Amino acid sequence: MARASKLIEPILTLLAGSTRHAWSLEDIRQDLRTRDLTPDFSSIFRVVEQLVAQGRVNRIHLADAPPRFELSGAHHDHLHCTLCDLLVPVPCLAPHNLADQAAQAQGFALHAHNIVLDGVCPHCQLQRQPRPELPA
Amino acid sequence: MARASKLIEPILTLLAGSTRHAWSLEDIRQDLRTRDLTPDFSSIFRVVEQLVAQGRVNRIHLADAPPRFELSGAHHDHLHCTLCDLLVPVPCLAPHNLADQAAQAQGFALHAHNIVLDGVCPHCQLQRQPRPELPA
DNA sequence: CTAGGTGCAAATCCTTTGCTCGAAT
DNA sequence: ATTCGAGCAAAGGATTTGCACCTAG
Repeated sequence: MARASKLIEPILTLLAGSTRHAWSLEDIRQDLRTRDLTPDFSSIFRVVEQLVAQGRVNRIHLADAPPRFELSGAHHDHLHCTLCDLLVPVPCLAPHNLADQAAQAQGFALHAHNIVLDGVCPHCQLQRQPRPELPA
Repeated sequence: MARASKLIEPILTLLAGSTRHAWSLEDIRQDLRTRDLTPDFSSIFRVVEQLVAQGRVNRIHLADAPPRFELSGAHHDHLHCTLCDLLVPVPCLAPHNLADQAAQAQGFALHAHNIVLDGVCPHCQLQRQPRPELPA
């Protein structure tokens, strides 16, 4: 049995935490630091890639921001604040019948969809400035 | 009156053409070449940025591929083939009531949404290999 | 004459990879 | 001894910016 990366468990724990909904690689790196883990960025990169490949973690693509990662689980979509990059999970937005119908009409085989709607979060609307960094 | 870029008209004409549904900057550059226009990449970049800022052109963010650009117009969503990067317009997938409801619940002010569903196009399903480049 | 469009080149950002060393089996 | 994981460093790719020039108004 091959050794597993020491980073797997801390990263999964991190993603399971509730402070942030989804984490960029940089977010992960900074949080691990608070636990005296200072792995190289490439190590985090490789571990997360592996988790994504195993389907244990989802990659969320954002407009104009590095991708975020979340634990795989019940499907949901996201709202993304384009000012502060806050990401909020919301119930599925595209009814499967609509999506399936569109895909079928074009002959597409769909992957799991992952919809991100861009907008401005309440905080940024009020402050006219980005929400301060969330504490890790 | 300031001079307008000479590239605006050819680019808009290009985007209005039907060969491709949406174009990357590189696609645009290559097509312009066939008309003996060899502008610098940065010039195309700046003109397209400008058109996007003016709302005349939409930027479509894709997973793992450079953004595509299309003329602004009637709203629609997209299917994206992750093998050959084909992009197909389909009718709106997220009913406004669902999206608005989710946004409202979170206090988000939504931009125009732009949903991309990733999948595999019919051609790539059959061939098990990416569709050859479309002619410009 | 002046504003601003253009090209060239370089900086930047983020992602990804090669390679070596060290630790666990 | 062998097999990876980890760290370091550097490549790569795409995007973005600074700057000087040139041309249309």
